[in-house]
Amino acid sequence: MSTTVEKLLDQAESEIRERGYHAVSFRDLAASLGIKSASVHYYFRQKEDLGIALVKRYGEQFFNILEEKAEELDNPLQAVIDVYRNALTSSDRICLCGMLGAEGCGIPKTLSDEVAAFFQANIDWIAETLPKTISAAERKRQAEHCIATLQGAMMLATSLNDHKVFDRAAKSLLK
Amino acid sequence: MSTTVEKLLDQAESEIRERGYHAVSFRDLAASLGIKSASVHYYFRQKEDLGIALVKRYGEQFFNILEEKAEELDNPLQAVIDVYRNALTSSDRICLCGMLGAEGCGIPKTLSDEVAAFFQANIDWIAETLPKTISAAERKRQAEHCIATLQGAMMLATSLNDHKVFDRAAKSLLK
DNA sequence: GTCAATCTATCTATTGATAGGTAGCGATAA
DNA sequence: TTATCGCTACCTATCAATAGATAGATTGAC
Repeated sequence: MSTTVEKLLDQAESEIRERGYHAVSFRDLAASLGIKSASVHYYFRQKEDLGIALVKRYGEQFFNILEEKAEELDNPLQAVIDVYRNALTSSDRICLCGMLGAEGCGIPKTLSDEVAAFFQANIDWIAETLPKTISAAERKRQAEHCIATLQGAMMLATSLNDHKVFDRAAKSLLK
Repeated sequence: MSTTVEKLLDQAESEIRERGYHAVSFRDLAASLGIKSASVHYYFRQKEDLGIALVKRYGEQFFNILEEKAEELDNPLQAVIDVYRNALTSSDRICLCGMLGAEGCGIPKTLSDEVAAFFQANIDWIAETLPKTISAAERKRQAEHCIATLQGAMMLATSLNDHKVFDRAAKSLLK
């Protein structure tokens, strides 16, 4: 049985990934758990605090799963694609950071900084796994291309309501 | 001198591309033009109507500029990249449809349908310009990859606050 | 008795939306 | 010529709903 905080984070992540930061309210979240909005404020003083906790947890889970997958597959790039693909298909939602990244300066600065850190870590992780025969600048470029494509593909696939769009767009990355 | 409706559309596009649909209010827009929110409702009965007018205008302008650029450059793919690049760098904002596409089912259905139509037209345009020696399915796939990458690259570049991220990510598309 | 976890109740601000009024202009009929 | 009609482009005033947030009471386990 998960705790109230965990349920709160799960629900918030789900709703924000579905509709965006501003379309989700403490009352929504509370109602989904059968509690009152004041109780949400007990765990997260401000909405901003909830957002930051959310992105931090998301990043940790993401990299844990990624490391696991990379070891299992022995193909880092395929691992990244698989993790993104699973994030999309298991929930029919885009990446939490993809949503918050799009909302840009519509969300608190501390939150968008956290989102940017996620992307940077993601890029660095990929760049690090590419063959060292490639220059550092080129590895960085390829990593940026990879993340851009995967994030864009999630958005495109949900907008067009077809997961196959993601699969097809991601396929190019393996060439 | 532009009319009030045009100023309204310009302001709304700018603000929505910056912060998202839900973070923009009729009062914001009205205040920016020095009028009252009731006057915005005079031109657009509901917020949804404004959104739809916005996406339609955006799409028309986008394809007009794209056709022009394609003729000028004689390289359709480069033209697409240039138009996206200009959309990003001239305003430091992501694509209107990129933002609304991310917000997914947080926006009215009629609006997200319009956004999806923009993406589909975009994909079809690119697929049409690729060499006919490539199969239709493969052309479609490459077109989807292209849009996904460009949309993702805009988001990534604004999140990381560095336009060069867009340029580097987009560079792979020309190979 | 203490403390975590919840509640009730309430505040202020903002939202999308509506009803109804008004100023100014061009067309038109007396 | 002038009165007035109708229209556009705004306005004031207001609504109900919802937002984030806070103060302070209650409950129950240890």
